[in-house]
Amino acid sequence: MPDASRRNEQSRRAILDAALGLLAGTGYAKLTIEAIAARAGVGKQTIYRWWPGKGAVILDALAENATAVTLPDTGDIEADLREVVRATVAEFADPRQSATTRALTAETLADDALGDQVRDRLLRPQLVAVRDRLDKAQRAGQIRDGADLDHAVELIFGPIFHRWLLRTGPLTRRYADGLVDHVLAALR
Amino acid sequence: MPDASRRNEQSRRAILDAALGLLAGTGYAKLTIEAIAARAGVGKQTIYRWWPGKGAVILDALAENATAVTLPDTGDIEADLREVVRATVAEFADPRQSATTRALTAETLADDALGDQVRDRLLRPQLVAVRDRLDKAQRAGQIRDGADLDHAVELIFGPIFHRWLLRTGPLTRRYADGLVDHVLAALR
Amino acid sequence: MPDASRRNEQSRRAILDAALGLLAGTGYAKLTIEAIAARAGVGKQTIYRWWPGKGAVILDALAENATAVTLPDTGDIEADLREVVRATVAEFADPRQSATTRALTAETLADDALGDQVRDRLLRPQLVAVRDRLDKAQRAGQIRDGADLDHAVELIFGPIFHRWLLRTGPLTRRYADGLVDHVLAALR
Amino acid sequence: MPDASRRNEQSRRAILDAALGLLAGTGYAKLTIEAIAARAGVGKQTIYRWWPGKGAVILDALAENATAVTLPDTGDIEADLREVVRATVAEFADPRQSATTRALTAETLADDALGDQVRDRLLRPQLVAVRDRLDKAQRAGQIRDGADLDHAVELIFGPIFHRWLLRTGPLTRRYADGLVDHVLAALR
DNA sequence: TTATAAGCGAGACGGTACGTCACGTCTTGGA
DNA sequence: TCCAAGACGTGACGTACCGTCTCGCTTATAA
Repeated sequence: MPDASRRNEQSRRAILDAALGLLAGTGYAKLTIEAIAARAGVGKQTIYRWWPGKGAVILDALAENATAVTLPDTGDIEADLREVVRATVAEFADPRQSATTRALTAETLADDALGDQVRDRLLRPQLVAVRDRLDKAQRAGQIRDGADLDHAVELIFGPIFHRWLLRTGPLTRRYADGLVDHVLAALR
Repeated sequence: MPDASRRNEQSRRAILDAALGLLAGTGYAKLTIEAIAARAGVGKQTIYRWWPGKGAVILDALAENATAVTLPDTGDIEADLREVVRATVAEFADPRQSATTRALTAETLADDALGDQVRDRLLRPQLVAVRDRLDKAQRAGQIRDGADLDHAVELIFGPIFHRWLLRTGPLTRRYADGLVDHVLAALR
Repeated sequence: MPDASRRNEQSRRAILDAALGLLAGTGYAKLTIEAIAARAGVGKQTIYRWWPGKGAVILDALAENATAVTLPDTGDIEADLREVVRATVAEFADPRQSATTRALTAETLADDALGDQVRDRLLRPQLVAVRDRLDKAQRAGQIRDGADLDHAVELIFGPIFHRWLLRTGPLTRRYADGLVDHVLAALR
Repeated sequence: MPDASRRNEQSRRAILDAALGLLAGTGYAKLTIEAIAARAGVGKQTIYRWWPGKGAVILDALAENATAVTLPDTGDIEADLREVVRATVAEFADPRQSATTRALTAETLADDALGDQVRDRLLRPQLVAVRDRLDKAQRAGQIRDGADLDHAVELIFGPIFHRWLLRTGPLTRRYADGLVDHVLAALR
């Protein structure tokens, strides 16, 4: 309904920055629409005009700052995979980053539309990048022909996600390496 | 502080039932302490006296109804695993059950103590049961000696959890079977 | 500040009509500047450019439609007074007209400038007309010389206004006649 | 709906005091429910629980402090009437008191239930007191038998109210005396 | 066998945030 | 330059729940 062409870019940035600031600073608990509006020096209505809720604001804030995904490609799928899995595990292990991601994940569980957005805008690009790398490896004969690569990607990230979200075990480099071993055992 | 021996069992049941009823009926949105108290015909204080928050109430309600875990054991690890994975996938695919579990999972993301409880009381028994079955298979030589069985369990449930929670794909019997194939490829 | 010579007459009419329409239709509650602008198909600024507030708009709208005051003059002050008092009482008794007048009166209580306008443009002409008729009667010897005619006019309209605004009693023809009797008793 | 027996008297007083304080201090403009709640150190809901709106709060605050009405009774109706009319006119002429009364009156114009309350609890006692005094005078032969005393009371207060509310003239002692003269001329 | 203390239902309380409404100002693009 | 359209900062609205509290009323030990 609102006319996006007349949108105030300054306010948009201020809101996104305020959201990130509160997220990093005082944590997810302080993340109310009112607090964002106050910190951004903006009317609440200006937030409600453009976003359906706080989850959507955070998503936009994170998506705005999300860097393009680049995967290593040395030709050696094991080495490349090991690097990306180690990095992913380290990222989830970082308390700062983890807190934000947990909060956003919680939000997606209560709001399907938001969940779709998070999946498609934040998550999917990562998964696709890995899938493409695996595809190349498969064509190079490093992965057996029968392997379903979509399953393979989930075989990698699923356990990490599971362990991180449910805290069933430590997220260490050793864990990352063990995971890679199992996954490659399944794919070769 | 409160004297558990004088606790009113009728109220306890009414609260748990009300929580389950609201969860199933009107959904997680209606799940406020006030709503539970009203539906149970109970004072709010009676809830706060015995539980720290609504997450704990739901947990108790679910734990009360949780059935003991029993795994098939035909001696054929592939067949047994296929059955348990199929059942798990089907359970997550069921919208009714899924909604409740999603809501509870969301709650655990905001409350670490609750998360620990959920993991230890609801989740761990399931994982341990599978781990024990895998252990037996390993001792029977159906699984290679080097395989880390804790990793193996996560290799099974991680992808399902990932796909279910992030809705990255359908939860079908075909998916379950493909997953088992990959996992067994990693373990044999 | 604005250049009145370039004013759009169509918009002016549309605004005034919209104000009257909303007043009559959905009542005073719906009488916001935004609603008037929307109904008139006019930008809010066009209203703020030419009027200081909604009270002024209503005033203009009513003043536009106000009919010239004409008093009967049969030579018999009692008969003439009875007619005008009956008419006034009937007017105040009419729910439709009453609602609008009440709303406008409420507005004047919060805005002195508007109150002055209402008094001078809507009310005064009526009072002066009666005063003039009384003056003629006084010169004709139908009213005693000592009587202060300004007081006399208020002696007539004050009680009606009081009864109407505070709803202390019914506004009937019988009441009108009783009032005339008392007033004439004071003036003869 | 709320159970009045459990009402917190301290909060009730604090709210009423806050309302009066804001009314006297910063004026009617600052008289929002939020401001009252803040000044009283009370939750907004506690106001909404017991009053339908700010008009009702003010009414209660004023009614609480309203002193019992006592009229002079020297036996001389003219002297007594002159005193009460002078006092009434002086009261209306006082800017402080006038502002509050105007604001409350405005409120009653938009809320019939409130209007009824104001009339019955604040206004009526005053009018009845005067009416009773007139009644005594009528029985003493100081007022003619035919005079309708309800009309007579309105004949006194109507013009004052009219002049005060519409600001058609000054509210002076001279005006009060002139009014008394006219009214007595009508009643004798 | 009573008193006395706990749990209990009910719900008032001080708060916080919600999402909405209208205010009056400001900006944009078309006539 | 005026206009329609409507985004903006502001601030109050009335509502929903939070978690704490106080009130009488059972109900079940313990003097």
